This record gives sequence, structure tokens and C-alpha cells, in this order.
Amino acid sequence: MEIQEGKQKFIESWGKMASDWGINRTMAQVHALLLIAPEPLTADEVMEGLSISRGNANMNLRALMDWGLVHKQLKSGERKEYFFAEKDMWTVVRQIIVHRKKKELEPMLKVLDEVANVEPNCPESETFCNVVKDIRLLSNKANQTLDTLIKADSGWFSNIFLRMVR
Amino acid sequence: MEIQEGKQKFIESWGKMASDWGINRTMAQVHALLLIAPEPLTADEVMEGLSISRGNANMNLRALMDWGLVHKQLKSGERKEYFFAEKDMWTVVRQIIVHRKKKELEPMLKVLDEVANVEPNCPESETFCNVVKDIRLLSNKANQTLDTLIKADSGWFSNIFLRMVR
DNA sequence: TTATATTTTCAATATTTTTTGAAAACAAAA
DNA sequence: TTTTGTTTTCAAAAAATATTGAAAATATAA
Repeated sequence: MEIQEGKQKFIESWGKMASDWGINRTMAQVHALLLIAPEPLTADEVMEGLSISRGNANMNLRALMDWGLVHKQLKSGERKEYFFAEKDMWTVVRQIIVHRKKKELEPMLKVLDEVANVEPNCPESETFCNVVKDIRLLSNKANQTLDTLIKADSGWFSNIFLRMVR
Repeated sequence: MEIQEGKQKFIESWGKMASDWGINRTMAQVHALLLIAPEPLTADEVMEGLSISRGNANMNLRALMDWGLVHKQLKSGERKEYFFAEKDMWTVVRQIIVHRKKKELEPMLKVLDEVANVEPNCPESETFCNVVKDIRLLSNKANQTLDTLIKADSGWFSNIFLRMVR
């Protein structure tokens, strides 16, 4: 495989995987492009590299910065903005966890808490109450675990996995 | 909150959460409806309960059975099919992991392996090679961890989480 | 066998999500 | 100040995804 073909394939797969997980495909492709770029890129280079419009490039670069996966670099004497991706994969994973946890898991927990307040009526709705109880238990455990992961450093990450697969 | 309102809210949130994660919203709502139903439901009851068409109900019930989250029950003397959800939450989580791992993580790993074969040319593309190397390492670890989780029983699940948050 | 109940399929339609591109906003330089 | 290069916005268009509903297929009963 040509190196250029490999890069192309990597960008495509990263985008495909992301869209399977409910993340905008182009956002992931911009991320992939910056991940494998040896130097920071301008918005124009991103547009060119992925054949996307200026608006699209701009929106997805902002979103990536919002997720903490991409940063801006200003070169002195230059007017253009340069963008580069966080290269440490553990930090990438951590940032994704932080973002999705806040935007998705936490609101779900909130709803579950609200819903759990129907418990007084539970004898008449046993199945419902049991399901809510079990999901709350599981989600809270997942939430705690994610908090631990977020706080853990790169070394801890490996350790946690090692402990789990042992 | 009324119990009926609580059920409604639960179905909606379950659907919302799923669609955030790239899973069809209606599929998750059907799942939620069956989860909190004290007895198995017919396709007609699902249609009625969620105000969806017969085709939609049918497709999503099939998908849920394909994921191993819903099962069919035939009542003797009756012609209709009844559907009920797997209620054990750890089994639910396990089935979701099994399904998504097979459909998404494994294909990604395959692509990464292919892409990694450009390594001979790596000195000329250091950044790319490093990124691929790191992602492969991480994905393989995640893959192993998921395999362990899948094999683990309900008790193990709690243990693993407890070990991680300790 | 034929009639009837039920499920499945899938082309057409509707909805949601993403992308475009040009105008507006902004910011540095002249 | 005005000009020029650059980024941001967002309404309209395009693309992707989900849903409908009626016809076809299937299965049970008569």
C-alpha cells in the first residue's frame, strides 16, 4: 500500500467509525487529517485536503476545539490561523469521554433521577420501577468509572486495562 | 410526577440517548417500551404504544432481536407473535457490546492493520506512523477489555467497576 | 384445497442532518 | 481613516436517514 493511500484510508475509517458513533463524519475526518499532519494546517489546507467548503471546515474546526481535540496556533507576523491536533491518544480518549459524558450521560442520569421519584407508586408498576432502579445503578457505576478514567494519567490508563484483562 | 408521565419520559430519554450514540431512535423506544412492559407485547401494541407504522414496528423489532435485546414468544393457540425484552441490565449491556464491537470496532482494527503495513515507508511519514501505532495499541487494548467484559458474568461486572473506581 | 390472520418487504415520502457559499463581521495593515 | 485578508454566520440546497403504507409473502385455520 502506498503511504498516500494509507493516509486516505485512515481518514476515511476514522470518519466512518465516528459516524457509526453519532459523531459528524467530517468532523472526524478533519481530526484525522490534523492527527497525521506533521505541521499545523490552515483552514484552507483542511478545505483542500478534504474537498470541503470553507463554512464546513470552519464549523468542524470550532467543534474540535470545543471538544479539546484540536488547538489553534498563531504564527507571529502571519494573519492566518493554524490548527493542530492533540497527539497523545490517551488525552484524546479522555477529552472524548469528558465531552460525551457531559452532553449525554449526565442528562440521562438527571432524567433517571426525576423518573425515579415516581417510586411511591411503584407497587402498581413493579416492572417499570425495577428497570429504572437497575439502569440507575448501572449508569451511576459507569459514571463513577468514567470519572476515575478522566482523572487517571496515561500510565494509569494502561494499568486499568491491564487489571481488567488479567 | 404521574407514573404514566414517568414511563413516557423514560421512553423518550432512552430514545434520545440512543440516537446520540448512532442508534435508531425508534429502535431504542421500542426497546424501552418492552423493557417496562410487565407482559410481552404484540406488534400492534407496539405500534399503538409509540404511534408508529406497522413496517416501522416490524423492522425495529427484528433489529432488536438481531441485537439479542428482544425475544419472541409464541402463545399456544394464538396466531400473533409476542415480544419481550431481556430484563437483566448486565446482559443488555453485554449484548450491545457484542453487537457494536463486531460491527464497528473489529472492522476498524482490520483497517488499522492494513494501514500499518505501510510501516516500511515510515521514516518519511513519522507522524502518520506514530499515530497509527498508538491507535492500534489503544484499540487492541480496548478490544481485549471488551472481550473480558463480554465473558464476565453479572457479578464480575460489578467487581470490575469496583476495582476501577477504588 | 380456499379463506383469513399475520408478518414482511420496499418504493415512495417525510424528516433530520450536513454542507454549501456568499454576505456580514472582524481584524490587521496601509 | 480605508483597504485587504481572514473568519464567521446562516439561509438555502443537498444528502443521508427514517418512516409509511399498501402489496406480497407467509402461515394457520376452515
